[in-house]
Amino acid sequence: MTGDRRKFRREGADQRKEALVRATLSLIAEEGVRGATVRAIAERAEVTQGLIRHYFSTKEELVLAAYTQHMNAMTDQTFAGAEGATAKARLAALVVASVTPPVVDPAAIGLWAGFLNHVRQNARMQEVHARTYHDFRDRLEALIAEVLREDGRAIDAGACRRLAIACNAVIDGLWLEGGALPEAFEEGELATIVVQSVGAILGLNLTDVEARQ
Amino acid sequence: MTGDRRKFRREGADQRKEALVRATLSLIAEEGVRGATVRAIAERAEVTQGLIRHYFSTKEELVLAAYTQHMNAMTDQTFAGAEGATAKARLAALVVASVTPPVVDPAAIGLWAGFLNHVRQNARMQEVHARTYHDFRDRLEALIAEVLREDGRAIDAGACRRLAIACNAVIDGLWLEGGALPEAFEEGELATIVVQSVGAILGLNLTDVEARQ
DNA sequence: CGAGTAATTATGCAAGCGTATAATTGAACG
DNA sequence: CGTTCAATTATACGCTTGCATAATTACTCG
Repeated sequence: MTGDRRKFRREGADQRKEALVRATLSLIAEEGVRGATVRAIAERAEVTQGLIRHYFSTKEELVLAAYTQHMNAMTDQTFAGAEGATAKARLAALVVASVTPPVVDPAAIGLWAGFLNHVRQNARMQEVHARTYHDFRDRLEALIAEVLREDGRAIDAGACRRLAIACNAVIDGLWLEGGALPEAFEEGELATIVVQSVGAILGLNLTDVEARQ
Repeated sequence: MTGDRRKFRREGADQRKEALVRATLSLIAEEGVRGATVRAIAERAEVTQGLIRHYFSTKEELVLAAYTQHMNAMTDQTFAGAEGATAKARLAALVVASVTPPVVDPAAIGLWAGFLNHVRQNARMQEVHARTYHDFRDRLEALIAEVLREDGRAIDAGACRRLAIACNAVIDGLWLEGGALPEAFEEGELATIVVQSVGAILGLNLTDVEARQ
């Protein structure tokens, strides 16, 4: 007589956790952290809300896990395409990949916006952000140093760090714009702009290696 | 025996509305639209929640009013400093103002993030956004056209529009970065970067007129 | 194939949400 | 100085929220 109880399949912890994280991210991208309610997340992951508590002691815990996973995925995705024979070619490829799908993506901007204020007010989220951000910037800085060395230029460590920060800012900024206003740019336009801008900052011409994709 | 009722002062509609809008904006900057609850807004504006209903038929109405006011204020603020003898000087001043306080401001980024998803999902908010965005870009495009004419360059209307979009993107992107990571840049560093980047896009040197402030 | 147990569902609770409406009161006016 | 009325407060309602806990059920293992 209690036959109206919902049927279910047992799954491994990792699979369930990942499904919950995925549902959380897609909801945060649309509605922000506050809009990603426990009930909505459960529905999207096709489980009932009680199960969330079984894997994450609190909503905050789930949000933190989702943020960590997302930030790592973004960094990996960006560096995935950064290949080439010369350092200059690798830098150009990295820079172009940063402003090209799938890295540039309206949903990713929604996530960025949805997380921003939450990160600002939460020490543990800040830690994740700082770690990911510095990791990216350090790798970018190393690549820039290599490019300048390749080009036979003198490299002061402090100056190199400042160049990396500036390039990172331009890349991030254009990434945001590209995702926020996808219709504002023609195919490849953002790539041209970012290559020009980073080239201008570093004082070298990146356009000659760009015709690789 | 009912003496514990809260004392209050009657105020003009405009003043009260503005106070409510200000409270709304500061809360959205911190907590997003969902986090800016009617009760919290009322508390910050030092009134009781019922009064909000008296001036705005719905929370959505208040949020829309706040968004409109904020967007207009941002545009005005940016163009306020764009003065100079030559068009080139005005462009340089505008570009620098865009990445300098008070236009660049962590709270403004919080607002941007807080509003983003809400704008995406609300037609009336989208309309306000489009109007403000195109207004800004049109003024920027006119200024760029003037600069190129001043420089004796041929100006195709379509090309000019694309240049404006690109410059706008760089400006917006750096504006976002400057506000999101205020400690990442030294004094004037963002100004240098944006002047270089916009100069690179337009194919001219803006740095020579920059030493004006 | 039957028992055990971890995964999952179901239900409940206190607090907070936006909105509606009734009750008060500050200030302008004759 | 009493009247009047819009500005303001107070209260309440139905719904949603995050979290807790009890009841079930799908697999595993002997």
